[in-house]
Amino acid sequence: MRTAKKILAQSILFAGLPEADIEALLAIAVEKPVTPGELIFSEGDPGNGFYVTIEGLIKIYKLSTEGKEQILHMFGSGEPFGEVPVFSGRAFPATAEGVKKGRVLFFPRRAFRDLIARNPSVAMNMLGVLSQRLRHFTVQVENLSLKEVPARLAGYFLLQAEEQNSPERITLNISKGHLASFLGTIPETLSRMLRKMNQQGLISVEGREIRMLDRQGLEDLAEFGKMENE
Amino acid sequence: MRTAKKILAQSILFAGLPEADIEALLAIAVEKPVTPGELIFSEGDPGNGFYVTIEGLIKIYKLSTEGKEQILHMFGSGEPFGEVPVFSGRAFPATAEGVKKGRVLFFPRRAFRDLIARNPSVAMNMLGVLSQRLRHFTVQVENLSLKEVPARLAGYFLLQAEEQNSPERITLNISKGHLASFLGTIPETLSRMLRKMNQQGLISVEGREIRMLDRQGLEDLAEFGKMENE
DNA sequence: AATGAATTTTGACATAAATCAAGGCATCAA
DNA sequence: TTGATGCCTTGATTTATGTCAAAATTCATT
Repeated sequence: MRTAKKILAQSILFAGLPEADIEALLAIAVEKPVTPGELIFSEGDPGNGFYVTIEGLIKIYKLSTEGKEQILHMFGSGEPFGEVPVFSGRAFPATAEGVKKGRVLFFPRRAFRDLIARNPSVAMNMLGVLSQRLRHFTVQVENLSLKEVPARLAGYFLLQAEEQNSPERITLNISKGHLASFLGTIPETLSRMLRKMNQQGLISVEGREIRMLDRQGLEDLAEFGKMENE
Repeated sequence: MRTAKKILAQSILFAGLPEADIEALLAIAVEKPVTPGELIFSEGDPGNGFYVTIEGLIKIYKLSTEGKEQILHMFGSGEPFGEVPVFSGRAFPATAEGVKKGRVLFFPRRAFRDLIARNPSVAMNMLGVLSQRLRHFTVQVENLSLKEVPARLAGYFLLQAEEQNSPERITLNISKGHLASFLGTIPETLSRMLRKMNQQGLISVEGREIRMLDRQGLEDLAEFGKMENE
């Protein structure tokens, strides 16, 4: 079943809630289709509610004044986003935009805060979600500040391999341009690094298919960040 | 009054709690002195509780394999830290170390989760704290990825000016080395940038005293990140 | 005041990655 | 088949910032 109800019931945020509560949630939520390139909210918007992705893919990002994009998160089915203003009382700190066609549920701030006040387990789940997100950011800051692009890329591949449960072959679920933006670099640099890792026998690349030829080498690269020359 | 009780009662996390609850909190908390350079916890430690700074200054940081340090936060009086493992169920994602002599309160995980389950307003406060922290990280990622060192530095000065409520003169409350680490750079680079901003009449520097001579120039620098040459 | 340790500054140099500019290669509609 | 559009790659060059080494300054302690 691909219904919103089923997805909510299995989401990190609402897992374990009695069905009646899920129904109540659905009653206060508004479903909204999302198309690629469509803005869901923009940095600085007031933010009177948050979202849960039902299907499709959403990117959360920041733009520099010169137009460079840094992706903070990519969210797929079942994942909540845009919760920060609900609890901080301040505007959205980043922008959300559709990447793959799908739909999202919008939960108005007020109704959701009421639910939390009544339902400690939802509060606890939300604390878990935010904590998880803080962990993600510590890694992202570490990557940007302490690692070079090849190390970040190797780390990304290893993480994907785990998530996709496939130790020697992964499929990128985003474009290389988006991957560059997520890793804090630009497509040109990413392209060069892929070629270099290819030449050194660490990976082979065919479109979005990445074959991981030397796991140990990738792990070393992810940790120490140094590649052989040429 | 500089007591732990007074500080807790005014902290973001426990503000508004009835005195009885504060007493209960103090009953489950353990006070611990902290000296400069002392490790409070290390990345990877299990984390069976979190802390609130009573006095002194704590840095939260990551180290690269080559030994470069990236500071994620600096926490002073009344600020909680190390909460992530309490809610994510995973280890500390970073390391905490004393910077200035002081003391902290340790709250065991279990007791605190019980408190939250019974006390929705504490849960809400904690959600606010974590959201605030997520906002901080979005800025840090933006800085590291989309801005250059001079822009980050100018932004830091402007922020400090606001926090210190002093539009044209600020006092650094951390060493320049720590400031470099917080901004994601190294002391040498920071020193050069300070000199450059000095030469251009944006600021004047005397030890830890920074005089802000050209606010508009600093704001432009923080936003666009370009300095005149020489 | 004097010694030693830590912090900060300076200079010369190396380098990762961005920028600029162009070209290749798909995919899709007409 | 043709053109158009978006995405990716490649090459030449620039640039911001890191590295290494040393000097200068500040700070703490005897």
